[in-house]
Amino acid sequence: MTNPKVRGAPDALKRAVTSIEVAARAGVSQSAVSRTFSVGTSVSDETRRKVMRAARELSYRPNAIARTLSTRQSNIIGIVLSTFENQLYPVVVEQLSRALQLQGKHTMLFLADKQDSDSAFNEILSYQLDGVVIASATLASKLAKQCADMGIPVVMFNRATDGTSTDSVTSDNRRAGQLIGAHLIALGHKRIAYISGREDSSTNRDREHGLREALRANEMTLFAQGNGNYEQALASAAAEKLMGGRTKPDAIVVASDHMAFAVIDTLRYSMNLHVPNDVSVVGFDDVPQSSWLAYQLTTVAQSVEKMVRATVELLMSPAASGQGVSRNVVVACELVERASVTQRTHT
Amino acid sequence: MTNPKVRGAPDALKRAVTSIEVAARAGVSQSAVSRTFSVGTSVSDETRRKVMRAARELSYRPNAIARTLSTRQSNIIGIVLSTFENQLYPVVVEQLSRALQLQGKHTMLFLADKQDSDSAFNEILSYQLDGVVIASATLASKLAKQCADMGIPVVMFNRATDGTSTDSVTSDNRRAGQLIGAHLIALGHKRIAYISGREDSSTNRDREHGLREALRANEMTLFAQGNGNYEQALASAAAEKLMGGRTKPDAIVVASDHMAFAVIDTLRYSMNLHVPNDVSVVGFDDVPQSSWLAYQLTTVAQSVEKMVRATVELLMSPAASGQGVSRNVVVACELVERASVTQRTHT
DNA sequence: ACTTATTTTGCATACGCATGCTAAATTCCA
DNA sequence: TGGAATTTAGCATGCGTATGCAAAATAAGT
Repeated sequence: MTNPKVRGAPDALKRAVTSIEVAARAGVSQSAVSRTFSVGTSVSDETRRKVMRAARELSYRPNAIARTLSTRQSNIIGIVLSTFENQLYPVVVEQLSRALQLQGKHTMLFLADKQDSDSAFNEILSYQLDGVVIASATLASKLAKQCADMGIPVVMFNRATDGTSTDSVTSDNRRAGQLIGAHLIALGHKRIAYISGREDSSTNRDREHGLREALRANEMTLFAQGNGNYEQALASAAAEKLMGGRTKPDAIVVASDHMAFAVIDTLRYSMNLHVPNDVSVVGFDDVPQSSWLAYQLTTVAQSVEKMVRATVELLMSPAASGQGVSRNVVVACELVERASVTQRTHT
Repeated sequence: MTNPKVRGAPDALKRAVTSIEVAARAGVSQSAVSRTFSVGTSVSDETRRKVMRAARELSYRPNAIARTLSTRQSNIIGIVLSTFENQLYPVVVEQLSRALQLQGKHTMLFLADKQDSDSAFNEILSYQLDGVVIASATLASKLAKQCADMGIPVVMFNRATDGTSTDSVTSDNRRAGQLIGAHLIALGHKRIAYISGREDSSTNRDREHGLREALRANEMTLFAQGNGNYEQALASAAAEKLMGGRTKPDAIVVASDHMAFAVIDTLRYSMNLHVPNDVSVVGFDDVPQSSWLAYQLTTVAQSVEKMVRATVELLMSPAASGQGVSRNVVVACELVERASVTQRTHT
């Protein structure tokens, strides 16, 4: 009933040219063709020439699927994430895909669904992925384990491995928190508040930890705290609450730029406050929008470039997913000073 | 030299369970296993039960690669795009991936490179993609043709097919331009300027066309024009130029929200102008940021949801990539009024 | 109960490429 | 120039699943 193929009619899916046809035309064996298109194999110059010629004439293209079946190497890397909402992720995926393409790898995208978790997993494992990058908070560890069991290299991107022995790439988030704390203090801030991300996220924990350390080193403590859960609406609400009390913070540290934008907007347009004159705001990540004139957000830059490079290296190196020892790359951060923070005169 | 496999040592890549092993355990033939895991095949209840049991015990999972080789159906859809810069594309890719996942399809991402064009193409065609969505301006028609030659369904997303007979999904951009023109005129704008996107883009052409039609219908013409080429820097420069002359526009229509943000920022923070009091600004697309308080951008919403649905339908329907006739779905747009436009008192 | 129609099962093979092994061709060395 | 060392070509088989065909088993019909 569905898709009735008319016998004899020109079929939509043209049968692709195979190595056998090329071999016939070139007057060599199929193996010769295969070897011509594989790296690190020995073929005489003449044979190669003949094969290439025939291949060109027939516009032959090796079938990656068949090759995968034979070599157990798909050249496909899976990227798992939950949403592109935070602008960091489009950047990451773009750069990661580009880097992988340069290595002859391809990118398969999995949008993790909150509910329907397993279905995607099954699919992932059905394709002989060469590796998986997990940039999704949800269900990360479960998926990581499954992949590890199958012997598929896994890299946790931007999230530390909690207990499980999985390779990971993160920024030096604790240092990032310290940098921000020290910076705000140096500029004379006395009442520093923090709006957190998901409380179960290692990234958020480390950032907060670093911030607190910097405060403690100056005999200060966090003035106030709210939870944004990495969601803009919650961050806005938290900001309103923080600025709604009697004594207000003079600086708000937000666990991600993405939330920081919402915070700034709320301060400016809902509460009629001036950033940074009434309150300084800083974020984490340095996504593209942070440098937009509307925000000019002081933040700590994650070097996506370095993180991507490290990720690719982990994926490609044979030691990936050995037993027990996991490699955890921590990439340096850098404070980016912009106009959302200002000097406070001591009062 | 590279990756020397120690014979007998526990190998990293665990050999996956095959249908043959399941068959053995279940006491049936391999075909029975295969049929159990294929839809629309006849297996007795008892056999199915036995197979499922054995499969569960061995945690068997059909090998998608082998299945692809056999059926010539990979269940993989390629998405080609040039960059995630414009926030519309993260949204599109996320929704498209989700929609495809619901259909049991998977998403392979190709970041089109300006220079190195062909390499990606070859790769695309090597995997037996079930379909390709092209959301990249560059080289679109060339790639579309290659895919069509191979009998791979192609859908051009958000760009009309120029001459080539390829299926496409676009918004009703001309109508969008009309809507904006009429809206601005109704609010009393007299000097309407346009900052264009890439001049070779059908989307840009249609939007401009619609805008001009609305003006003409009111016996007006475009007051001024600049070219933004879909790049923020150029859009900013164009805005500065437009507002730098003696007589200034009272409204600027920008060919994409993404550029409109840069325009607004430049007006506000470089030129000290007020939006919308000094000049109204409108965009196209309605990306997430457009509703942020900082911008409150009046724009025409592309219904990504509808476009995605149409795209999936085109991809899945057998008629895709027939000969000659191409299907061009045009999705309705909707004006979204926000605060970047204001009533003009007639002067 | 016996034939006929229908469903279920297994066998065998194809999908397109990679690769171990052996035979053939070439190069090297004396 | 003859034989050993080395390179290259081809043969045959495997990768894991799907499926046409025919045999076997079951259901239906009279």
